[in-house]
Amino acid sequence: MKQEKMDQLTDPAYYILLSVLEARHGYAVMQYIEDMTEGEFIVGPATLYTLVKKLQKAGLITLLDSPGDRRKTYEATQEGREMLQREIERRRRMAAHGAQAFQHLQGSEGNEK
Amino acid sequence: MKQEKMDQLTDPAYYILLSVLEARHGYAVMQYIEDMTEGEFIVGPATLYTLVKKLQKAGLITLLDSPGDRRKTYEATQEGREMLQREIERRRRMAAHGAQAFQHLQGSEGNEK
DNA sequence: TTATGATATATCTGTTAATGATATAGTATG
DNA sequence: CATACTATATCATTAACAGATATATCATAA
Repeated sequence: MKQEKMDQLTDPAYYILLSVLEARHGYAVMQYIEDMTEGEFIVGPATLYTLVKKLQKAGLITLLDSPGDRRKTYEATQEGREMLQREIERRRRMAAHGAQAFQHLQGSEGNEK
Repeated sequence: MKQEKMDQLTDPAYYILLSVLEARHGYAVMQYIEDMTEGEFIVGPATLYTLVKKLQKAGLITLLDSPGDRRKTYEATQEGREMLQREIERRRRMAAHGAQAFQHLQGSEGNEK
């Protein structure tokens, strides 16, 4: 029944998990992402609550108990933080692959003869 | 009828477009991606030929004519190269957002009082 | 010469992922 | 007491991905 294990993070999942490195509730996560990305990346409620549930099932975030508060506050687990470190590196590698391909291009263009 | 305009690139599309900065045919693209990413990222034929068609419709790649060759060779257009530059930057920003969030964490942990 | 494996392109289809729209209710303030 | 914002949640549609399969060519070694 449990849909355990996310082996890597999609962009929305990445930003949500990043947001709860410090404890935050769902609505605040949406605002935080919009702020941190200067409006470039927006996560709406459908995406947010769907993914929060999934991240929780995967053990990457945990629900903190906050009695007498209708808000649900989440925080990244140790496993979540490790996943994030890997995902940051993966995105760096992707960017590096791109830069590399362009470099290789400049190092060989118009070099006939 | 035309499904014009890709405003940003998914990871498979990004790697395919990168691969045809220098003219390459489809099968070679698959190999190139596996090589460049040291096996981390693999694009199979279903994904490849689907996306090649889409990238072409979006004007990001163009089919070169190579008479008497069953292979179809593609190359990124100017528009494609510009898209790639933006996509490299976007991935850098995503990685930077991640690093930033971790930094902010270290700059405030255990600082009650 | 033919069988084997690699090259090369292509589509069909099931599954997963993302998201707009909508719903509901609590809270603050003028 | 109405308006706007806060807050959580699901439904339903669309888009993306990718395994499986199909077909044909080419190189080469037995």
